[in-house]
Order: sequence, then structure tokens, then C-alpha cells
Amino acid sequence: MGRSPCCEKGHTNKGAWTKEEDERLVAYIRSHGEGCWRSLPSAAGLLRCGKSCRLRWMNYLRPDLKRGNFTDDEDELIIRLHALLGNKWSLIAGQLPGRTDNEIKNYWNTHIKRKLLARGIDPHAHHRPQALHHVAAAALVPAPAAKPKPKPAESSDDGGRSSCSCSGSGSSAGEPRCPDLNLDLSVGPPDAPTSPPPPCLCHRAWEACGCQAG
DNA sequence: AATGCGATCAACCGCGTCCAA
DNA sequence: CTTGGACGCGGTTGATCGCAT
Repeated sequence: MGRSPCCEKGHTNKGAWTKEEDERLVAYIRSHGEGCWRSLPSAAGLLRCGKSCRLRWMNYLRPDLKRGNFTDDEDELIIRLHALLGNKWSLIAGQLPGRTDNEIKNYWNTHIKRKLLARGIDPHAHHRPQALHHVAAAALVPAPAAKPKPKPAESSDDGGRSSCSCSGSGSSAGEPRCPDLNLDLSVGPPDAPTSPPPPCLCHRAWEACGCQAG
């Protein structure tokens, strides 16, 4: 169907972002917060579509991004999460503070796939005779590789909108961020010393969900 | 020293889902 | 209840960088 392009105003910039564009975007979001991506570009004086702005912010400009080499722990965590969740990069990213779904996706495709193949593991099915830790095992997700629609229990996959399960202010206190996944993922990303869980899974406007609070 | 190839990262595209009117 | 708009996700592509020949 003819879904209208996200930006029909013909003249939007594409391709790599310039420093000035970055600065504008950051400045705007600092003073106004995230959200309303559709209207943000014009408000911020950017000739970009909202989508592009959002992506740039999420993947590159956010202040809480780590941006660096993945540690072995992170590697393993990603592998395990992928075994559980499949290509749910945003969910996986939610378990890795400071990492973005795009980054993880790229990292998976470039490094981890190769790494698994080298170990003789099928990166998709994670086949390997009993290699998976207890994690995957038991009762978590019925068929991870089968790409179940994680619909039922609101895994926040829906774009993190409806289920803003922010650890901080959200829903029922003390609830695990992924109610579905009672993960025992005790990998402590070195960069997050005492790290409480990542601020928010929902990637929603900070103000909107209050995740940044505190 | 130059060229080619492969790897990596950043960005775009299309689709699905959710919410509000 | 239906429709339209907006957001977010996952897949894919393009550009750039580094290494090998």
C-alpha cells in the first residue's frame, strides 16, 4: 500500500550528519526533551525527517551511550539474550546499558556471528549440544528461534510505548523489567559499577516517562 | 606506492503496532 | 468501530577505513 513516506516535504537532508546538525539536535533535545519527532526537525531548524533525527539521537548522540568495544561479558550476554529472544535487538539493548539496538545488531552481524560460527554454533538457532546455560533452559520463552510474537505479556517490544516498564517510576515497583524473562543475567557491564538497571527500556521521552528522574 | 578486498559503522527504508480522533 | 497519524523496530544498504597483495 502506498504508505506515505515519513517526510514528504521534499527537501530533507540525507546521509551523514554534519557537526552542526548534531549540535542543533542535541541542543534542542536538551532544552525540550525527546518526543514529537515528527515536529522536532522544523522546531529545531533541521532539514531532516523526524525519523532520521530520532535515529541519530538514539544511536549516536544520547549522552548515556557507551560507544566502545564490547567486553567479553557483553558478548556473552548478547549471545545468551539472542538465544532467548532472537533478533529482538531493542530488547537485548535494554539489558545492556549504554548500548543501542543498532550497535548491537551491527556487532552481532559482524563479530558475534563469526565468533559463534567459529565455535561451530549456528548463530540463528544457537545449536550446540547443551551449551546454553541454565538461562535459556527452562521455562522462559517457548520457542525463541521461532520468533514468537511477544505479544502476550507485553514485552515492551511494541516500541516501548504502552508498557513503559521503567524501573524507576513505572508500574509496579520492583518488578523486573522484563516480566516475561526471568533472566538470570548477572553480567555486570564493567562500565556500570553499581549499576542499577539501565534507566529505561522504553526509550521514551525522559520527561514523558520519568525514567531519568533521580 | 598503488590497488583491491573485506570489515565495520552509520543511516535509510518499509512495516507493524499503538493511540487518539 | 474505523481510520489516520506517529513511533519504534528490524532488515538492508552505502560509505569509509584498514589490511593484504
